[in-house]
Amino acid sequence: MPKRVDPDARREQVAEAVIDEIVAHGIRSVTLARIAARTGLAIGSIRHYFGDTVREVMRFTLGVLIQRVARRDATLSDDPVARIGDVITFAAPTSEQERRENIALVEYRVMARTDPEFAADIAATSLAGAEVVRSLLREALVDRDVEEEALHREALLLFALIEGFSFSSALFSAPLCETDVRAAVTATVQRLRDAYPPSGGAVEGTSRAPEAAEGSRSHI
Amino acid sequence: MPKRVDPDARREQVAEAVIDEIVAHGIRSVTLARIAARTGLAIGSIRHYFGDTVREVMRFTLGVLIQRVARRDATLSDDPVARIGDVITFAAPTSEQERRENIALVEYRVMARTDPEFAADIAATSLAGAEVVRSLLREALVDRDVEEEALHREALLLFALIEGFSFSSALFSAPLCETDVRAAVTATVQRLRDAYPPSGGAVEGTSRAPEAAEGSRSHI
DNA sequence: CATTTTTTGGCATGCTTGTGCTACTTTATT
DNA sequence: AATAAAGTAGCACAAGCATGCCAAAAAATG
Repeated sequence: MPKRVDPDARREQVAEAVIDEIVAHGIRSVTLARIAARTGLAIGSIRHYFGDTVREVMRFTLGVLIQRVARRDATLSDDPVARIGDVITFAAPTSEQERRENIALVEYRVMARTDPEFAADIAATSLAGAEVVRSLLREALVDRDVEEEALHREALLLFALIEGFSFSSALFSAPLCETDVRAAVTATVQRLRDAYPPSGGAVEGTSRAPEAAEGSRSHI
Repeated sequence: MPKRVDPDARREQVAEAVIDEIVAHGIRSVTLARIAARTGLAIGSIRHYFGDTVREVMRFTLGVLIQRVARRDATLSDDPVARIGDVITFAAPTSEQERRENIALVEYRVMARTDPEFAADIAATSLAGAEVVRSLLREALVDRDVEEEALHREALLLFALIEGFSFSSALFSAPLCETDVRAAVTATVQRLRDAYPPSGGAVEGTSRAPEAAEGSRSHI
């Protein structure tokens, strides 16, 4: 029966099963037995690849999820405003795959609130997300005159909005027409831009004029 | 030891313990033993008031939470715009009590995603919340010319924003300076208002004035 | 073929829970 | 005081899980 197999592929397969199980029955129901049933593998096999404890499996799966989210950061548009629109794919997932991952991540985040072992990773990821939003917003407002503190507050708002969509799309069974969500986010950003005066060519801090598509694409 | 006691008070006391336990260790760790330890009661006693099963306790506690949220609906300001600002107390809780309830409710909502027994109640509550937001927004935009469909989309946005704050305040340990949140929400609403032309009708000059048409105060 | 390594399967134990059932203690009522 | 009711406590059993440990089966390697 047993064949030679790539360990990493096996682990990915298991992680996928864990995500499925979370989506189907919630993170609290992830157990070796259920993972085994879902993958068709035996409990012993799973333990073989991860080291006896279930927590290892959970930890690995969380790593996979975080990695995938981070990878999406690289698939954003070029235009700053459009980039912000793209971020909603974290929230209103376009593919079934992304939907599953969003749900799983939400469950992980809720669990991490009371589970010190995952708290650190989750906190770091959330922080990174907030940074990305702020950095994106900064780019989108580069041709506007806005103080640092105001930008901070606006980023907070935008971040909350995205979190809200993510949360909603994870919890509502129905949900979330993507065009509606995109429309809402872009409208918000547009209004946000309009709320600040254009930085005329000669304002002290930002000497440079609006340049749309340029440079730094890594936000973290 | 045993004294004569009001059953409802006892049940409230138990519900309070359940909320505490959820806040402290997550909803998946709520167990008869832990409730008993937290209340100082014996397991048997708790079972006496709720009928043998733990789910009864959970169900009752959810009822308490929903009821309390609904009650807050009645404590809003008079001015429509200010009312919307008030709604953020669902999200950036001012009192420790409200903070606990928000956390517990978030956990219940996540659990309900995969637990049919609670799904119905939670769905109804969420729907009611969305209705409240829409109704509040309609009042806030009563002097503006906005079509029904646009209002629907704006309500979606506002709702997501509130959800995002609620979620964030539940999950971040730190969290959420209330004035910042309030500023963000009111700014959003203000910009939202400015995005629509005044309705040619009667009302004028009050685009920023806090006085209110005191209308219906019951939103559900 | 013999041996080593990888992969798989499983047993046994200890722990936590839920829950049916029973018995004991205190209070109220007549 | 007698009796019923309400409240408290706990036992016992079954089920589910994590996990330490070990052994069989299947490749790979020499």
